Amino acid sequence: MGFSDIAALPRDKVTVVTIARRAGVSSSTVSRALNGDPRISDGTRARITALAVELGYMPDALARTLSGGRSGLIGLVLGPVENPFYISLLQEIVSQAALRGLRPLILHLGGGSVEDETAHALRQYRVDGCLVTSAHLSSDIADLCGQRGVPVVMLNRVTRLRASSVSCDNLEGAGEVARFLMAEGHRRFVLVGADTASSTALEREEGFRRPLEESGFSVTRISGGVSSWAGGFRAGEHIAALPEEERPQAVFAVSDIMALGVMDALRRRGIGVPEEISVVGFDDIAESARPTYGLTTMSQPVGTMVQRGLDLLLARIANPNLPDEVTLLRGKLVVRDSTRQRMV
Amino acid sequence: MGFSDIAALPRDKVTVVTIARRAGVSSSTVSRALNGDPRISDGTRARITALAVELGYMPDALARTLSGGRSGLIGLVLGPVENPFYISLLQEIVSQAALRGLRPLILHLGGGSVEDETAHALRQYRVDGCLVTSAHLSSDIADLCGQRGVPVVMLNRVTRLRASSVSCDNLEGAGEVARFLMAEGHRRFVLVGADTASSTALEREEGFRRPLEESGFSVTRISGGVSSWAGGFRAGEHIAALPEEERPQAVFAVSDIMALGVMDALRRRGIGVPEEISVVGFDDIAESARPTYGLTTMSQPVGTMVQRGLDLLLARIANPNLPDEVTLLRGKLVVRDSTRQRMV
DNA sequence: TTGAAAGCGTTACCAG
DNA sequence: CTGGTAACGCTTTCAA
Repeated sequence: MGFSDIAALPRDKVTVVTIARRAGVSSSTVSRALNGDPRISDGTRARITALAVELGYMPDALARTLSGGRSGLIGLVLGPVENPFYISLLQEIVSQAALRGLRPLILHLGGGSVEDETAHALRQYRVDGCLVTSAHLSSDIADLCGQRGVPVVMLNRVTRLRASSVSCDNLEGAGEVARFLMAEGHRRFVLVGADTASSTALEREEGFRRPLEESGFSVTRISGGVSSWAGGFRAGEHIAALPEEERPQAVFAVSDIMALGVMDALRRRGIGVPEEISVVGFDDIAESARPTYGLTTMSQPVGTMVQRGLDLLLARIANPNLPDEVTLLRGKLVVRDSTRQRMV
Repeated sequence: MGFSDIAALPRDKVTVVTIARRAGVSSSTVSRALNGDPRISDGTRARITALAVELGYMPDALARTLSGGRSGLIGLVLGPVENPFYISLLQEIVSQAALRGLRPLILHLGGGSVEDETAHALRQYRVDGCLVTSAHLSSDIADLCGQRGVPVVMLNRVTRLRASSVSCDNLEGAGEVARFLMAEGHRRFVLVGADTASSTALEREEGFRRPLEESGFSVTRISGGVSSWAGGFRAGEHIAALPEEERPQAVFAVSDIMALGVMDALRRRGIGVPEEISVVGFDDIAESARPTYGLTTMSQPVGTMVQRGLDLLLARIANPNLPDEVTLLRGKLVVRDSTRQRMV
């Protein structure tokens, strides 16, 4: 006994029975005491709690789940992570989920379509709920979850399917961008979109177009193909190749990552941003704030988005019968150096 | 019966007993049949399998774990995701893990230190093993896992602790960069590092320095503070501010993300890259390949890294007594446009 | 206020 | 080849 290295040895697993025996009570009592059941005497509870701490007891989440409880697991479906916006969403989700005692189980990540694997995991692990941040594969997942009675909340995506959602008010946000550009004296506009039509991108296009056309301006749409830096770059080259008289004074790209591509392409072709062309994005990813870009953009309230998303999810986990709810959050225009007032 | 929407209703959960009853056998038999136990007659197995498919049976991973099996969960500890390199690691991990039937449970993400939350999850969910891709918080995790007998594999990090690891041969890789630069005729070198000393960064510094000093060149070290674009940018501004005669011909940054910052800073100050100064990085993140950067860099074999990492992990999950193993992978020098041959 | 026992879904051991 | 039974660790009636 004098020389045993107790702490280092993997002692037998400490369970409710271990504690029960040492405390001279039943395992039910231990469970109740530890879970704050009000009908346990203060004395017993104190004794049990102390013992639990002393023995380093840690409840087994799996056993707990099996016996009818919640798993504490939330399934995560992440969109194309090449776009840093999804990474900031991920960061926020992970830290906020931890605060609420939830563990994110990655079900899917990236642009590809949802495979069987994902469906399996969803069922096998009894996730309490699902957070979906993808613009594309959301419908499949929603169906899957709907069938299993697993609540789903979409982030950065609205849907008509059985699911709640939290997203930025894309329509209004893009509209604000348009009005800002008009107010700054711009008269010729280009809208940079992508081919893969996500609801998010579509709304932003629509939101940007409307006020402009209502004011009698026409908007030229250019697609970069994919929604990425490369897509934006391609669109930018296209713009740079336009004859002088068709060249826009302002470009709005439906995502920051594309906007950065546009900026890079224009500057590479010797076109000054913002001197000759103003560029605006949407999202406010970290790169946009770099001094080399200084991109003017509609900033999404990522923190609040995730917070509201988890609120909705937890509420539906507690009560699966709550009706679906759609939350729209207002973005904030961040004016940096990629835009400039034009002489009228 | 004629009008019931069977598929949409959440039918009772299908378990082994459901199948057992319908097949007129015991649940043990069902379990064995479904798990490919060789002592089950072909007839029975066929019948059971068919039934399982028909009823849409899906084994419950939690129950399975509880009864002594593996959870199929691997804990994930991710480093500072602001660095895109960690994202590509994440992507690779998620897809390769899925292929092997493993689910990544996010334990921690980001630069911060490991909180209690992480430790809890580690124990509560019976993760089979842990993958750690962080340069900093690896020791804590390793300790934690060591105590619980959970195998750990470090990615992009070597360690003297109880854990196996897979990483790029940083020493050799950085050495190759140095030799390449000398061969291209560079004579004055700057090494850009960060204050937070990760083993990875340290090895790269050492690897870069050694061959240079052996050849009689001196290397000036500049720290950008943090290992990020901003850190690199600061270092770059520092370099740009150097008096003409002290200005280096080549700069090596210990990570691509820093190298990009350096490039941006230099160019912003009107210093041509590669015309006046060559810049080289390490990692080969996606951004480095953008035409606007074209960064010459030591490319890390991310795919192989993750593959070997999972190999090591699975082997140790199967047999916890295997000794720790350190795998070094050779990087590949990718020469792009940020470097140029100097006249001698 | 507490205890005994059943059950969650699976696998594993021991019989037959 | 197959069936019974115990066990995994916890929660939750039902009794006392």
